[in-house]
Amino acid sequence: MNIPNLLAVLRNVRMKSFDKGEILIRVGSAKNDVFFIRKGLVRSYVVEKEANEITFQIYAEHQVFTNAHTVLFGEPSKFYYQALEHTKVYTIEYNAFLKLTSQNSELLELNRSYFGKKIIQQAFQRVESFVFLSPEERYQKFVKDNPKLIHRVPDKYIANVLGITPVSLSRIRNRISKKK
Amino acid sequence: MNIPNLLAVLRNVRMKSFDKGEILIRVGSAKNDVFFIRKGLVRSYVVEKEANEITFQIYAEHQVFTNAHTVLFGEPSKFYYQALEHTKVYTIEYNAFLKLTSQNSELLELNRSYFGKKIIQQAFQRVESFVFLSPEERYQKFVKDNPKLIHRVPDKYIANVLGITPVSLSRIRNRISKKK
DNA sequence: TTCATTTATTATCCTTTGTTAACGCCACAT
DNA sequence: ATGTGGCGTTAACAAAGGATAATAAATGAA
Repeated sequence: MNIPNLLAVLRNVRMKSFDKGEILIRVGSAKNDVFFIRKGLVRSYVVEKEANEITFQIYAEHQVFTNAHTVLFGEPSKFYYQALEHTKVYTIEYNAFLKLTSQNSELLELNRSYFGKKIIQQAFQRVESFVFLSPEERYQKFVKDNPKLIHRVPDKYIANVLGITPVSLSRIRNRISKKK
Repeated sequence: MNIPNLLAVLRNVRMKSFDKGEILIRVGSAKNDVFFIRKGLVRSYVVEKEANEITFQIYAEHQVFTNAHTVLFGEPSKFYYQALEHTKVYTIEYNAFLKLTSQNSELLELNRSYFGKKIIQQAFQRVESFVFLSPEERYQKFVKDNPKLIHRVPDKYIANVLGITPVSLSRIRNRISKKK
């Protein structure tokens, strides 16, 4: 990437910090922001009736995430995005990002190959895990794919991500430890 | 879209027909083909040990599908893609499609907004259905979203897509009909 | 049409999960 | 240090799902 283009990108990038528990994106927000996590941990979640939260996904260092409902569907966010630890991000408005990338073939490739594909891949492989694996196998895969996360993320969030209850996750862990 | 560009696209598009049961893409294939279904029905599936098949997804008229493992991950296909009815498709090699779209801003937008987003949307919403819904609710949503498909697709395939067994799907249907 | 094969339903049994609640533990704030 | 609230585990029960097999229904081929 040449220097002028790099600068053009950087002018549009903001660095932000969030304390543990702070909300990055609220339900109803229509901001097209794209985030890259430099440090920390973020979860997306919905609030069901009466303060019952369900975590949809967890994002860690060097991962890209975005307000999916807005960027993908053009709708207000149905999720909250919350920092689980003190978290530092780079953020850029998606349309600014698109504009820049469409003016530059290298960036275009980056956009298409990195940003786009990463998000598709994650979703696609996650669907595969639901169709082909049992909850127990899904947990084993999660541990294998995210060995460091399990010590940083409360189990109840991981259970939600796997599509099961925290109680069931606890039993699965128990079962696995007995098998060895 | 202007005429020269349209012609350039059309030169790369092939029309193909497949009989019921015929395979469009085999496991191991590394073809970057993108398909648009004009008529008919296609399913993707894996073969587990000893001729046990699990259907991953079903595609109907006017839907776009592709050899996801190859186009997204650069790997050989893990799925078979099979016509469930006599099926007519338009097909184009993905790199030819990319080349064309990158030379034309309208097509580029089409590619990004239609092809890419449709696939992301499908996967994303499917993950949501696994995280937030029970198997029974997932089935209800499937019926609502695909009212015509349930009469054309064998239940055993739908069960797989929902991440449950055919026996369980039958019980769910029974339960629902009793509730009314 | 008839026969053979596939598919859907139902039954049985066993395992897993959901729900609710109790208990102990840990982190955190006071 | 001492509560306090939140979290993970465990228990008990009910509901649902998986596996297998038998039967009924539907499909397709001859």
